[in-house]
Amino acid sequence: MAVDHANNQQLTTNYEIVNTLPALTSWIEKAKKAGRVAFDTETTSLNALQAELVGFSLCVEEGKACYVPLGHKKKGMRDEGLGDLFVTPNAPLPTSPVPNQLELAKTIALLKPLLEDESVLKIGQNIKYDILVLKQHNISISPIDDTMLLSYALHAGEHGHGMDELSQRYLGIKPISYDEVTGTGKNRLRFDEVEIEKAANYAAEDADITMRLWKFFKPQLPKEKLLTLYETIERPLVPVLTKMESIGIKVDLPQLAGLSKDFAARMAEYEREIYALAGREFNVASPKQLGEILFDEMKLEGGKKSDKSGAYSTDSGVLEDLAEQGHVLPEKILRWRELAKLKSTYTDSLANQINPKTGRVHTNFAMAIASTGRLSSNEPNLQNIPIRTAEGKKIRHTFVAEAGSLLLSADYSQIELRLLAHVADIPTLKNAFKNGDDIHAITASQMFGVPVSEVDSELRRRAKTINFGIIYGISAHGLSTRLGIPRTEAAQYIEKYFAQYSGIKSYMEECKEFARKNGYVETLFGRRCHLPSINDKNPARRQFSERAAINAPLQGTAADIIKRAMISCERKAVSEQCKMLLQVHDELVFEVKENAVEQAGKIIKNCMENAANISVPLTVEIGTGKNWGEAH
DNA sequence: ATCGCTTAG
DNA sequence: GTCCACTAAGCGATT
Repeated sequence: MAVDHANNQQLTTNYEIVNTLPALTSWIEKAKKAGRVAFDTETTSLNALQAELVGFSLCVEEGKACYVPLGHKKKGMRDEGLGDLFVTPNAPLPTSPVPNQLELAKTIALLKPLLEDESVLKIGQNIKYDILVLKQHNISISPIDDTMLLSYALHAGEHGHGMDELSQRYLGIKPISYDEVTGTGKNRLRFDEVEIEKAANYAAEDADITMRLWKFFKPQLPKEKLLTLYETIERPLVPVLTKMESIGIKVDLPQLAGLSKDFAARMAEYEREIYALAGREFNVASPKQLGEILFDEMKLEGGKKSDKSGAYSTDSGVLEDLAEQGHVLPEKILRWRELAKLKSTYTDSLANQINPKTGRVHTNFAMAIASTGRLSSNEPNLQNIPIRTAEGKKIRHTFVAEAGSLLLSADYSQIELRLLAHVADIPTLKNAFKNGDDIHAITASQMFGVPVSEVDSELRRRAKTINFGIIYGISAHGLSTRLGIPRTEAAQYIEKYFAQYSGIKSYMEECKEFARKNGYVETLFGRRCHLPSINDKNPARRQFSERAAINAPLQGTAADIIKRAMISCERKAVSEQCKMLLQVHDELVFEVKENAVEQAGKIIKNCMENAANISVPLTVEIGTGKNWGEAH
């Protein structure tokens, strides 16, 4: 039973195990009558697409909840997946070794009409997970509310949005922990091996807490003017993402395996060369050992120990400087590291994450992690697939379309700089975007006082770095390291930029002032990003928040815009012929039947370019190909 | 569990 | 004297 620490007493709760169909029917009737129900699934995996349903809980009013066990097994009765192949043909199968559980098919038949009833609100905590689990049983849950997303709308940047944290913070209830139920370490039980009584207390409490959190958060949204953000962006995005995640993207396994083998062989060759140059064998993957070799044993210059750990830094910047001085070892290390990264994080790992049922990889898009409103992607992360180097591009080429289809990539051009031009109201920048000019060349021309026709690649590169710096809440020191120039010179550039584009300085000051006064900044669509350290007495922490205060409205508005575009693409572009697969912050990836590509491209471009109505045009570039590398 | 490093936008 | 550009995820080494 949960302990209410705020009141230092046990909660008044009434949790019931439901194991008859009439009892379940009675709970469903209560939910229908109330018009809302908090709902939670219990499964065998945190990964929704690998999860098997074990049971579910319902809560109609605070303190009263039930758990419906479906798939609990005795320990040692795990279905190992290959088990069926080795079972004697006529032997009884261990379908439901623990008694007093409802039959899955009959239960689903009762539950489905409730979860699909448009007049009953289904409330979940991270309900995208439950939607994916029940999609396997042909249930599509609607309408929905999600307490994690309510918290995210209200408190992004302030704290996390997991149920335990929210419960303790806002309800003063410390819920039964998952570890407490399953145990930890090598003896950890799978949820279907947990005793029903124990599982029921845990699961029913989760549904109860979800209902309590909903009652606490939901009325706050209109008061805080966040209901529109939630109702028009966050909530409608949930079914869009569940669809993308369950479709997944095809990866060419033989090609990936070939790359792994190639990288392994080349790494081994580098290792031989590296040991010869170092004069001994060591662990190339250990920055600590590498630093000692380079700076203690070989006595190379420029070794700087960080004051925190006392170790030498050996990052790519340091190694590149050494390589430029003509040292061969740092160059070899850089090449080895590139391959090691690609092999461990991409070729080996992705191959293991191909779902055997679909032959595709299915990411999870996390909706409540990034403080700015962006999505993040995990297990696997498909938002950081390499593109910048030749070796890395080979990995992007293993993401392919099904035979008869093409991948279509649609990405916003310079969206954050366009948003800066709009929100800071900079006429020169706005005109450049309206005319379709080369924005970095225009900046270079204005900054360095030369005609656009005379801007060479070096000046353009500097202007590009400065433009990016501005979006990130520039500091003189940061710019000086990026451009490899003295700090004083970097400071002059920034001054020049502010003089040239007078609106920028005041925009930045307004962002910081708004943050200091309110504790958060806002996007064009009203999303808030909280900055708890904006008034910190520690200058480092405070300045960090000040830079975030400048960046978050731009990054966050871009996130709002692409989320709006995804929702409109789902309505206008997506079909059996055109499937939305991925979002990578300013890019959407679709898989489109070859004969539908041209039409789909037009609709997608239109949806994306019209996702916001601002004083500069938003432009979208479309590319297609048999693989993601070609489509880019 | 945290650090150091690298991948992406 | 201090920050050492914003937002993420993940790997292997180290503690």
